[in-house]
Amino acid sequence: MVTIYDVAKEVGCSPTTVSKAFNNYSGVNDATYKKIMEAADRLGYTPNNNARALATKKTWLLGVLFSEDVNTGIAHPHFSEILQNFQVRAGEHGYDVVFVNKRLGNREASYLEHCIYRAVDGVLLAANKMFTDEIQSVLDSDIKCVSVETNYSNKHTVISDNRMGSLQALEYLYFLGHRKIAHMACPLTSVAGQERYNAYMEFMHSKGLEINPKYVVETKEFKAEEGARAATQLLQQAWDDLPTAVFCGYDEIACAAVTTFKAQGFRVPEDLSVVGFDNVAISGFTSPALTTIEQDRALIGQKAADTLIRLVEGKSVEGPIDNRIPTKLIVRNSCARI
Amino acid sequence: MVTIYDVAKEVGCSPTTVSKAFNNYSGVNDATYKKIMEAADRLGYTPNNNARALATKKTWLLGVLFSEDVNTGIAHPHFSEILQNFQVRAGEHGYDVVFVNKRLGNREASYLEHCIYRAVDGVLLAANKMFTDEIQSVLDSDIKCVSVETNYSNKHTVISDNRMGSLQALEYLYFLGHRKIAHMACPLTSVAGQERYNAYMEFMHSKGLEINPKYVVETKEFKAEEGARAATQLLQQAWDDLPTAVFCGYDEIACAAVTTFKAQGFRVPEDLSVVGFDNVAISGFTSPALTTIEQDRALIGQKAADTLIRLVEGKSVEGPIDNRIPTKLIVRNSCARI
DNA sequence: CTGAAAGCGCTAACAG
DNA sequence: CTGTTAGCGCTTTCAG
Repeated sequence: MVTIYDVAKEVGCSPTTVSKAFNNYSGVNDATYKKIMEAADRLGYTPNNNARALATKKTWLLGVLFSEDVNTGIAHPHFSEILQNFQVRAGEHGYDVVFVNKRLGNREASYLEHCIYRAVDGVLLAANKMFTDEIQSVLDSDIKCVSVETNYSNKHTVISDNRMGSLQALEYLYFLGHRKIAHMACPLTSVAGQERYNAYMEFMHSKGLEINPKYVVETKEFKAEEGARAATQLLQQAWDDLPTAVFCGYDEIACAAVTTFKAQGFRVPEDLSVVGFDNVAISGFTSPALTTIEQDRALIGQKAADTLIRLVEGKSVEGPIDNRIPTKLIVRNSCARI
Repeated sequence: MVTIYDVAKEVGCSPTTVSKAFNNYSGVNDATYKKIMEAADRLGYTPNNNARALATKKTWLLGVLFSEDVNTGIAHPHFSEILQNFQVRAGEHGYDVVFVNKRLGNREASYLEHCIYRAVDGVLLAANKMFTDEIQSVLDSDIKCVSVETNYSNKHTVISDNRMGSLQALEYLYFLGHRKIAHMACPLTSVAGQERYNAYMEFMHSKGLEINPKYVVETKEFKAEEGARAATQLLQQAWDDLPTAVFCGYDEIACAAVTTFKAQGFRVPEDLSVVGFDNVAISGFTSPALTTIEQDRALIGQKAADTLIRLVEGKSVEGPIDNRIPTKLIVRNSCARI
């Protein structure tokens, strides 16, 4: 391993000067700066962040905390895309991204302990509400954090405007003439689930439409299988007075619902209109292509990174603490005029 | 920040003893061990890995290297699931996972420099063949690595058995009576693309079937849009003698192809059978549900972690260097007997 | 503009 | 079984 001392010796200066040069401090002669850089190059010197971190107490590391027990983690297309964008943006600011879990070497620990162990500068939270207890310790600590899934009091949050999105979907169905609108909800243990469900209720009320309890089914997990189950349940319980449209909490269950409906002999969208939420990559290529609500995952990931980094660096963060990212209706072929 | 010294003072022993206790070294009196642990608890002590890493030259950090310029990165359902499993398994061994990129603070750098900067113990490679040049420096270094996408000479690799999978798909189509089989290939810049394409050629030859060049189209990127384009192209160039089945390089383009075919008035599977590759979550819930080849992403991720960690810890790795994970045919509804 | 010295928190000999 | 000492690679006063 080549160190700052090797470079110093090569150049004939002190390690301090090399350090200063590498940190772009003012007060290093141009000529020596050049010599140092050349020598570093020749020797193949790369700074060691661990040593630097020890001295400065800054690791340039950001943790990401996913609750992995539910299907909402990295493998979920929504979060993987947010993570991707977060990670790239963080990199542009010089920060690296490490996964935070509940272990410390070979023993169980808390998320907070893990953060301390890695000395992360900040944490991105992408955990379901159900896991708030486990995360509480990091929320209570003075580690800076930003959340992209659940909103915690007094913590910065970057989440889609679920109310706006739901209303966009619902207004569109209404515009097409639908009045009997069902809702296949996300797990209501999630903020997304709750907010979309609430928006559905609000919408129905505001339009003076009857809320048929048989028109509302909740999925218990974030997986397509649950969509198939919920769709079947919906059909069963509302059999004598079927809805003409269903607003689904997210795309996977919308796709599964479409398939279930078709298997039951319904045509989509002629007999039943379906709208999803998320605009996941595949949703444009199902048959029929899914009408859905787009979430701006790139913006969410980037804004979360920007916000967290400002927090970490002690800069002021403009805008509200509960940051809502606008959604957009994507009209494709899964909804028809009644 | 509470350190080993604070704990030592509290207990009335030396820092060394605290260190030994925390590292589970033999030769610490049970009573003192207990006192140390209690004191640590009381004070809220958590070891600082940076300091430890500096002293031991071991970071317990594994890098993951994705080539992000193509659509094959974290956001791809295949890789995000591998990553998820890799990360969890690594955690069980006490390793954390950090993303490796081409930056160093605010300047461009090489992947190798980044690895040195973070002093990762090993690296998971998930980069497309096209990026081999950029990765070469880490391949040439003595950093341990395991690849899950491209195979590099003399490097451990954990990849699906693409030949087996392709043959499973093709044999199934053959069994259903199909003889005019087309291939919508992955980008041939990828190992997966090449191997599946080669298997297609091999299969056609082995069955004595004509290889109609019009039956082969290549997608240029890993995205569903390309599937729609390729499907259209296939239809156009083979219009006067259409295939009865198409073997697609991966699920997204298979879904897109199905949608394209249906839009052109073909019934799937009655007029055209389609088989995918990957068994991505959504593929069971499209209409028709997609017949496809399952890749065991959990196993790939876990085995990659296990292998990399054995390498890092200087243990022997049993089995071949080019590890091929068996695939499995998942029969659903997108293929019909001719 | 440059450098000497101390220290970040921890571990590794080596004595005791 | 326990402690002393030195040092990992870097940064930071503070003098020069």
